[in-house]
Amino acid sequence: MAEQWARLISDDIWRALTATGVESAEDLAYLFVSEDEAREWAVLQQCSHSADNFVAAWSIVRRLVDEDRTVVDRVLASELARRRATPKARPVRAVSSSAPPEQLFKKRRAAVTDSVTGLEGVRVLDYAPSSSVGLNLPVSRERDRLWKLWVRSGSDNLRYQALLQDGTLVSNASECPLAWVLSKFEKFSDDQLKAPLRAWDRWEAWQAATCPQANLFRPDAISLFQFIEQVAGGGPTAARSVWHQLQFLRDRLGLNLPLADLKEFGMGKARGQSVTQARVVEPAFVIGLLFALARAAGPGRVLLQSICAALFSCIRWRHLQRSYFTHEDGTLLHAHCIQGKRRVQGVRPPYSWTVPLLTGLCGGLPGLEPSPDWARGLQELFADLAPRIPPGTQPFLVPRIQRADEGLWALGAVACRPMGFRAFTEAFRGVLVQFGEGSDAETFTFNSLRRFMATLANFLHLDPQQAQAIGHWQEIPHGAPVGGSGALASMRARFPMAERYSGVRHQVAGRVQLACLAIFFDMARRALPDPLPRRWHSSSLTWAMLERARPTAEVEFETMRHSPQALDEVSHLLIGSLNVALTEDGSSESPSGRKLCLTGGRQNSRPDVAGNTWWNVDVRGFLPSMDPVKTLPPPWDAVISLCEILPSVTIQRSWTHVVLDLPSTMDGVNEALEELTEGELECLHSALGYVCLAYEF
DNA sequence: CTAAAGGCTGTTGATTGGCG
DNA sequence: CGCCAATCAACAGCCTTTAG
Repeated sequence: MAEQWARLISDDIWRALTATGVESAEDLAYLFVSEDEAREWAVLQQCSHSADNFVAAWSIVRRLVDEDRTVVDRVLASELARRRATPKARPVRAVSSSAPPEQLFKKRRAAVTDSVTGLEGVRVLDYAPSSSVGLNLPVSRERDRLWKLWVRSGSDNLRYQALLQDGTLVSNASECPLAWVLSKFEKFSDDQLKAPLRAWDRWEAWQAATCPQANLFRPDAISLFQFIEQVAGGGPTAARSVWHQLQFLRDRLGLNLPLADLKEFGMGKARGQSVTQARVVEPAFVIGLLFALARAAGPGRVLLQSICAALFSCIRWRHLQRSYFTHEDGTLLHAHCIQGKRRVQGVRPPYSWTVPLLTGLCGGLPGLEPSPDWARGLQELFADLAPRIPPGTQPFLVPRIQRADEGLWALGAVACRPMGFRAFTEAFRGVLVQFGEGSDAETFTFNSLRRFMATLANFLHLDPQQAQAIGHWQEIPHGAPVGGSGALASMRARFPMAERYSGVRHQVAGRVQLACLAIFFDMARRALPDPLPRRWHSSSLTWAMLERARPTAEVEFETMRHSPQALDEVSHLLIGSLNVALTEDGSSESPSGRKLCLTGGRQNSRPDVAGNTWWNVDVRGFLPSMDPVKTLPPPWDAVISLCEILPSVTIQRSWTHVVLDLPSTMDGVNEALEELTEGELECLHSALGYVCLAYEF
């Protein structure tokens, strides 16, 4: 088979292939993406007479290579090596030789300064994977234990009993084929099998310690209930957890546990102590972080940048550590997580997410640039890291930052490996201590960072859809009950169809993030204590202090004196953008001549004016081309003025003081109505309807 | 009829303790 | 520190019910 395909290729094509630089089967396999492309190429090489044979040969090669996954990695590795060998040349800045030497020197200085990213001090160590990730082998310790459990359960086993009833000829459980017993566990990984085995261990240990008289493999309902009850003391969901693990063993392995009896108990509402969430970071921490970031360099900067990424992205730690940055668009840093948490038809689809870059959002905050570019230099860092990562390894966003011996919080080199959760949390607490947190730092954890954006969303009373966008639609994050009303009650992420099928979800999320942060920094600016405290601390700017600066629906955003950037973001968030070419005179005669007109409206009510159509979609979208009438001639103007004070009249119940100077006779009414145009009649109609509704109320 | 909400289940993620 | 195991928290999927 291996040689067959080679004979199909003519000499002419071999020569053409060699000229193209093909050196291996892999090269050939990935030269084209389809047979059509291969044929096209062969014809282009003027070998059309042997093109069909070549196409057949290529598809064989492709199939062979596809079967062997490692080949893909090899090609990747060679590609990486090639890229490393020829680094991208920096564009040489043209310097006019006529410039005086002083200026030249300044220019060079400027160039050097420009290149300073803060990451020059970062020493990156090579990647040395300490352990390889084991594949899901059919033979493993867990499967072995399951088999032993099967044998021990013997004739008490439900699956075995079913087998006997079928009439299968086995005299005892251990005679059953191992493969048949374990077939029900094939689709589970070893890690997944650990949990039920642990639950079993727990049951066995409890049985031996508490009621040795009960049968281990055929317990009575009361013993099992007592066990589950004991487990329930552990925490709100502990009983549920263990119940499911045992149910798993009953279903798949056939252990005879009377679990149905305990279903309500296990599935009931959470019992045990109440759930405590990680404490969310205060706004002061965010300001302090950006402040520190502006001055940090070296490994410390990498750590602060990682914290920033976690803070502004609302991403799980695990997801952060299996993501990679894709690109940046000036306001957002885009990243891609290779495996999300949500499941669709049994698979966990990857998702894209974004982190705001804060361009222009921090204006007016003392000590901070208007655009604190927290991600500056990350590109260089990852350009350095990427070639050292062996092909086929999971990507990561937080590199391991080793600790140095100098001090408790001193940081050493940056290693080319993913940082561990524990280490990151401790480093994060170290940062908190340096920010003046003291022993309080222990109360913070990674989720303190993760909860920041969610708290902000809740604080701003975002509607549930937008709040979901904050978390990249992975779930609705818990909001801190800071805001009181408007709390996000449901934890379950809902997917209205528009979002479910939208391909640009992460961009929507990015816009929401930007808008929230824009408002956040604006609030922070106005809520900053004056004068600034000498020592910065969490309590220097708390969520409670932001409360004063909270934007409310009653106040126009303009009058809140938002920064132009914030206004821009808010307008995107709340209104959406409509790119209309604002040519007032050319609106009726657009240059393109392509004009959308709907023929809506009643024929008899349409104003019969030439060129004045009912709709003008180009300019006004789906609003009618004429504004509705808002004012009425006397005596009806009294109704309009009543409408204006209607809310307060209704609330104060002061209807008795309202005097409407309207015609008192029917003839007078008809006479006054005669003078109104149709638009004015509509206006009067709706105004009266409004008044009546208010009166009823 | 569809979309969404809610109940039930099964799985993944976070956190901590302990060991070398 | 680095890693693993244990344990609990909390999610998402699937199905049924309900609103409109």
